[in-house]
Amino acid sequence: MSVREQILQATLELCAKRGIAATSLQDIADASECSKANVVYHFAHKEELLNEALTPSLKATETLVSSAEAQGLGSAEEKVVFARNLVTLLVTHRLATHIVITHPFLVDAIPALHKAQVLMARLADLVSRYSTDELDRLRFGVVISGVTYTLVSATILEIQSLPETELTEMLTHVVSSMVLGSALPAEAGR
Amino acid sequence: MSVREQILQATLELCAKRGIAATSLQDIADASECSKANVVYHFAHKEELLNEALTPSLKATETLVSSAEAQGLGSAEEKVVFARNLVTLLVTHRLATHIVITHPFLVDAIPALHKAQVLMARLADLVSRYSTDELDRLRFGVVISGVTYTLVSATILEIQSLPETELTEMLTHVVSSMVLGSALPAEAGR
DNA sequence: CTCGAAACTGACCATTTGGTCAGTAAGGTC
DNA sequence: GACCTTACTGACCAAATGGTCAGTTTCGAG
Repeated sequence: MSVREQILQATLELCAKRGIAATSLQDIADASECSKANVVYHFAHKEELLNEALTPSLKATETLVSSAEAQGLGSAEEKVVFARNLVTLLVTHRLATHIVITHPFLVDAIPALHKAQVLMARLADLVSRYSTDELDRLRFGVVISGVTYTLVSATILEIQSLPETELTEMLTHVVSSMVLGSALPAEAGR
Repeated sequence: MSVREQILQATLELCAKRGIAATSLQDIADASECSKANVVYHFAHKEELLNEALTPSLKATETLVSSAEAQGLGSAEEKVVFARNLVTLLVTHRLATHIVITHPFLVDAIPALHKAQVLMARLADLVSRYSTDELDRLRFGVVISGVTYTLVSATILEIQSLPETELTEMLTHVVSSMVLGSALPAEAGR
């Protein structure tokens, strides 16, 4: 892993664990086994560092949302596939997810966080398009943020007792049954 | 309102809006229209200030959880009442709630945040007691954190288009139907 | 080997911030 | 009026932090 990649990885890990404000460039430098000046050499500003670190996750999310917007969530099949993809995305990019949901107040300072917020809005819009019921939309918001938060708390705070694949499977089931109105076969949630 | 109370209120508002780390004692002093030294006079440390500011919300939560633990959630009636009380609590103390859920990394530094985390665990334990199904427990975690997050985002980010009482009513309905397995009468969600 | 660009570093700096301190204003009691 | 406690303030300080800079090392191309 290049130094650059080490810095980005350390940024994700440290900021997820301690919060952005509490993570200094020196901390990141130590974790990356290089000098603080070198961190600044690769990423001129802390804000830029955060942007770069979050970009891969944002791109992946953008892809998922765009694809779902284009294809639609008409059939039960599509809904289930979407739910699984979404949960898988959140699991895969849990560090970035954690950073995003715990830093709503930095959206103005860090463009990547603003982008993430816009993506969430598009996601909400997408799913709520399939229901005119205000209550359904609210339900969507609750479940998506809930899954995100649960997942992130479980993995970061290491409360998790389940293997990752199983957690993904169960959360997929929860999303499917609660939001999209189409339950998976029973054994899929086990 | 006494200066002391003004300081506590300003602390809640500013820390919810900008985050704890980004809220300086000077900011709080300005909002309270007194000197920074006076803030420190009333609350020796920033940590202590936050503890005091969060205490009322924690006490209210403690009361709700204890009472539910003692009384149980056996009947459908009890479940619905509990759901409504919980949502009302979150709405009433939304500033404190927002601070708590956006600062998981400060649990070690600020005792009040640690207490809040313990209370959440008791809450999860309480509800999951009424189900042996792992999926149900997960569902609870998702819905509670989801309601909390949704509520907080809506009020803080001012996305809310609904009056507060209506939002409370709808969220109560969501919690009841999703977690506790007992839906309210249909018109209660309107 | 030479040279130039990129990677990297230690020393340094300006700013911010939590917190201290010595002293002042206000009000209640004797 | 003398005295004490509580509320309050401006000036000050040490530590931490983001970022600059001048200079050194590394290394591949010619």
